[in-house]
Amino acid sequence: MRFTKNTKCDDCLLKCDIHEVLCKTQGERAKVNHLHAHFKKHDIICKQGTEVTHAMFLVKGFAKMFIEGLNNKNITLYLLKPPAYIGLLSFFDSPKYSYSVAAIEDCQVCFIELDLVKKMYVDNHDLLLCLNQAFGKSVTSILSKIISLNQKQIRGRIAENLIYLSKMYDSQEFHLKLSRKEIGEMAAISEENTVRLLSEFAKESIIKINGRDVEILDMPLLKKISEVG
Amino acid sequence: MRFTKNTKCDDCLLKCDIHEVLCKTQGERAKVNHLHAHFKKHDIICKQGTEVTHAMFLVKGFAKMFIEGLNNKNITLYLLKPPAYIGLLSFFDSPKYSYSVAAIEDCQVCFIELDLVKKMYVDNHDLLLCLNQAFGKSVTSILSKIISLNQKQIRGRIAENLIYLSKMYDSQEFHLKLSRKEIGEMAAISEENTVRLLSEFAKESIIKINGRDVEILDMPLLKKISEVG
DNA sequence: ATATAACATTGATATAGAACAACTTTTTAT
DNA sequence: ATAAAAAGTTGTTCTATATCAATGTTATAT
Repeated sequence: MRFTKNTKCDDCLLKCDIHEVLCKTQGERAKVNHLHAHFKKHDIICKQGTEVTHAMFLVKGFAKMFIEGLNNKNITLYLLKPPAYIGLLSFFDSPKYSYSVAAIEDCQVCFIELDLVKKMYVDNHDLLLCLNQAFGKSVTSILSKIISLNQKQIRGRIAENLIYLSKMYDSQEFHLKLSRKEIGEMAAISEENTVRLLSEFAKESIIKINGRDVEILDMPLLKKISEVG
Repeated sequence: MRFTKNTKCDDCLLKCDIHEVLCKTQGERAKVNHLHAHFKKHDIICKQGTEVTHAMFLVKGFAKMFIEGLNNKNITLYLLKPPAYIGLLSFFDSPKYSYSVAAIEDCQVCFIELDLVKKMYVDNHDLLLCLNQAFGKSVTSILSKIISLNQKQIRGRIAENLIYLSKMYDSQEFHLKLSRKEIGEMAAISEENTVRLLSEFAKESIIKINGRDVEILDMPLLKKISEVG
């Protein structure tokens, strides 16, 4: 990770909720410089167990949000793409992150002092409500993930995650930014079975797969598989 | 479920954060009557998929928070005992509950108009922060549950839940308010294996079990089992 | 250009835990 | 008091999936 520059919001690629509030409520004072950091592929953006010191906002690149389990086995809960709050779930509760976020390609992240954010939402609940809403959505998605992980079998789980990826990339054709092992971690499946299932789906002409390039050929069937289990 | 009475906060068994805020910010106006409802054992307090219309506060009794999965299989995420917000996780996000809460013994619940709460936290973020903090704690506990369900085996999961129950009841000896099946749902284990494991633990003198009365005899060992898997 | 490491693939094996079945005990209702 | 339903128990079978092992392929670094 390398801190690249202090950036004025005006110059930033992406305007976040926080920027908007800063403008409204603080006028000229809004022109604070925020720290921007650049993360390379595979870099850890925030680490389970470490202190929460900043609010972070994903400005560019894809990242994965995962929990580190036993025996170095991780479970990825969801992917993040801009605009997204990073570390939102640990924002209000604890001084420590209860999960980790890692870059799956080069990422740019805006760091905002936690104290500043806290001051801000004292003056402005629209912001707080915004954060809360994003928070709530995360939770809803996690709950449905729990069911999926526990009650669907691996075929259904892989199908589900392929659909998820397709939605993320907003296309039937996409390049996996993730290794087979990482795909497996999204569905809590071993690397080997992940490979097997992807080939299986390809053989059945449900998807076309070439290295990390995927094309979904039969979305309705994929949906059916994901629903049945 | 039966609505028993409109209750003045002054008369209520338990003063919640909301009451406190009402007093501080609204003085006499605080003496709103809140609807109190009485739920019997096994009654659903809030139901996954239905609309969120009130903030609810558990005043008396134990309840379980669970998600309804496929084939009528539920997973219980945690138990609730007073004082506790019910339905907190769906509070900010969605109009619909993304999980259910059911009484595991007779419960008394205070219903507060959602609009009133919303008005309140516009005037008072201490309240909002309070809610957020409780929210955050839930999430942290859920994340660790995901790991447990996926990466520990049933022996470890049952051990973990026995420890959890002991903490809930704040004693090494307690009466399960839950059936074997329901205990199983806390750990995502079949009813049969739940029975088997409990007997096994009893045979090994880790616990003493008589019907639904449990005594933990060897807590250190139980902890070890829960950590190993 | 070559070595080394990371990633991907395929087959064989082992096992944790669900599902089934049959039966007993306890609780609830009439 | 009796029937019916719910809850608890135990043994057996079956299968989904991890794990192991061996090998191929693609990147990365020197």
